[in-house]
Amino acid sequence: MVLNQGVVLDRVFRALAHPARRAILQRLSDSEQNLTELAAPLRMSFPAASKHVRVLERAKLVRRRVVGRSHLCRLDAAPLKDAASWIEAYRQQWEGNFQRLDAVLDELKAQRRGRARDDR
Amino acid sequence: MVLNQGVVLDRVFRALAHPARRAILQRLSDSEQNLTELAAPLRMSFPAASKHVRVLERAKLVRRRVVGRSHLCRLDAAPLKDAASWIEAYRQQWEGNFQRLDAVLDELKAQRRGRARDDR
DNA sequence: TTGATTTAGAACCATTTGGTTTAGCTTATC
DNA sequence: GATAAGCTAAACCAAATGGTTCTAAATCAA
Repeated sequence: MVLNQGVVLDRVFRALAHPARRAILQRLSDSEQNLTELAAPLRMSFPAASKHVRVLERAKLVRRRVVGRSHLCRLDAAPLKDAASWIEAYRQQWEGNFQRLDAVLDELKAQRRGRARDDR
Repeated sequence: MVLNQGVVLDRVFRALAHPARRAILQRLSDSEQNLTELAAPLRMSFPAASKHVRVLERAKLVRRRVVGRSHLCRLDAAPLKDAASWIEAYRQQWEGNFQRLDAVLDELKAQRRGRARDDR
């Protein structure tokens, strides 16, 4: 059982709530990169970028392996699964499937009316 | 094209990053409720709960309609679609489809080697 | 009209966030 | 050994978050 599932979701959603961190994740989906490479395009100081990576690490979205003086980061997308399933519960609502379901039910009712008429 | 798409994602992910706000969304997926009803189970003061609803409104996840002294809130799941599609880009990675793809490619290579041997 | 209900808003507070600069520690290179 | 590269840590700051309490306004009900 997952008692602190909520905390995980807190961390993941929080991590995703900053454009710099989403950018980092996107770049890591291509390849492993070290901090300098990650920080380079981020219009902020190196320590600031380093902190963002740390936030992603705490959310378990990034793993780090130290090779010499280089800290290589790689994506771990697993926690995104939890976030996705949470959101997924609302898919029907934004896709308007309820209306579509209504249409299907109307169709079924129409068919039953048709059969009833034929059976007469 | 959506220039401030990022800001929308910021707001949505930020809104989802607090358990109280996720709880509010879940309760609203059942039925429209006013602030008192929403605040009741939230182990915090009414103003605090009210602020959380306001955050959800700014993220366009909740709409409010005032009826007398009652502020009725209803879910608008549409912005969740953007969040879901952003996350969706990583589904392959957490589902390990790359490994599976690797296996498929290995299989193909093996077949080609087989054919090359037969052609000899 | 009086009084209770529902909500907003302001003031306040502690903590977190997101950024900076500076300093220092390893590790590689010359 | 000197110097550069890659990174952490600390100190600092402004602004945002998440909570509180108190006050006040609007609406409903007796």
